Amino acid sequence: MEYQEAKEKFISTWGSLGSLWGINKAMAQIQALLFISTKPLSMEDIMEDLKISRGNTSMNLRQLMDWGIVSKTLVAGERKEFFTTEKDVQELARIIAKERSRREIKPVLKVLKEISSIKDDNTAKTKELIKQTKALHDLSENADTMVNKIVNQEQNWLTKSLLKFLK
Amino acid sequence: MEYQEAKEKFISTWGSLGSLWGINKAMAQIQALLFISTKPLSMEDIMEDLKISRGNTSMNLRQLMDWGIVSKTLVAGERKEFFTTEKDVQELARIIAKERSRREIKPVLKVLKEISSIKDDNTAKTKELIKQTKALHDLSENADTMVNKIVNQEQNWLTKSLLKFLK
DNA sequence: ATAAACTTTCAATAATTATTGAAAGTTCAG
DNA sequence: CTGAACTTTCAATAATTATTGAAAGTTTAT
Repeated sequence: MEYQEAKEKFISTWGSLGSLWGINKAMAQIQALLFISTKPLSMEDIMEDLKISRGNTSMNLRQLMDWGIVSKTLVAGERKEFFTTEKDVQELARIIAKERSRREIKPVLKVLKEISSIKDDNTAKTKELIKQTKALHDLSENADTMVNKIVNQEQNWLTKSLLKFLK
Repeated sequence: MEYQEAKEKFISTWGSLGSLWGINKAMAQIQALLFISTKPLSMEDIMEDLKISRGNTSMNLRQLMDWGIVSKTLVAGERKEFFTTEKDVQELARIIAKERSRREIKPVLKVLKEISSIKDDNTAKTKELIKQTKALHDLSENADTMVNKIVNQEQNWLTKSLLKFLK
């Protein structure tokens, strides 16, 4: 497999995986392209490489910046803007976990808590609703906490030994 | 908040959350409905409650069964089929983690491994591609392993103490 | 074997989501 | 201040994904 083929395969695989971490295809592909690039890329570069429109590129770059995954870089002597992505996978994981927690998990936890706090009228169905939403709330909260803590370990000695221990 | 309102809120919240764990809205809503039901439900029951068509109900129930989350139950003296979902959240988490790993993560790991194994031609860009895909592969593999191991702890003493430790 | 009761399939359609591209907006060098 | 270089916005359109409903299929009771 040659470089170009490998590169395309990576971008398309990562792109289709976007849904797994909650972003769209173009967004994931732009990130993938930046992730394996050896230098900052301009909007022009990205449009050409991925064959997507200017508007699409602009909107998705903005979203990636909102996530905190991509940033603008100044390139000496150039008028236009250049972009780079976070290159450290550990840091990338940290950002993604934190953002997904904030955007998706926390709001759901809030709703689950509300629901599991409705007045118990002692009917079987109300009892079941309370019991099950509570269980879901607690599980989700624990999962969220664990993921964030693990991903936040500065040194990943804990992660490493945990992994060894759990194997 | 009354039962009916709470129930609807739960179903719609869980439904819109479907994307988070990789299934569609109707599928997630059916699962949610079964999850808080005190008894097995028929296709008719589900269609009526969620106001979705017969075909949609049938297809999504089948998918839920493929995932191993929903099963058919026989109700004495009834001709039609009834359905129930796994009620234990721990077990639910186990099934979901395992299925997502199998369907989505494992295939991506395979591709990442292939790509990170291309011949190193000593150009900077090839070196970067190899380095970054390798880093991504290793991180993803570790995350996948950890999630599965944690979720599989029969007794969750480990999870509990881990949580306490990490807090 | 028949027919009623039920489920599945799938082509058509609807709903949702992503993408384009041109116009409007911004920035900056001269 | 002007205009070239660049970016953003957004209505129109395309692509994708979900849903319907009726016909075909299956099962079961008699």
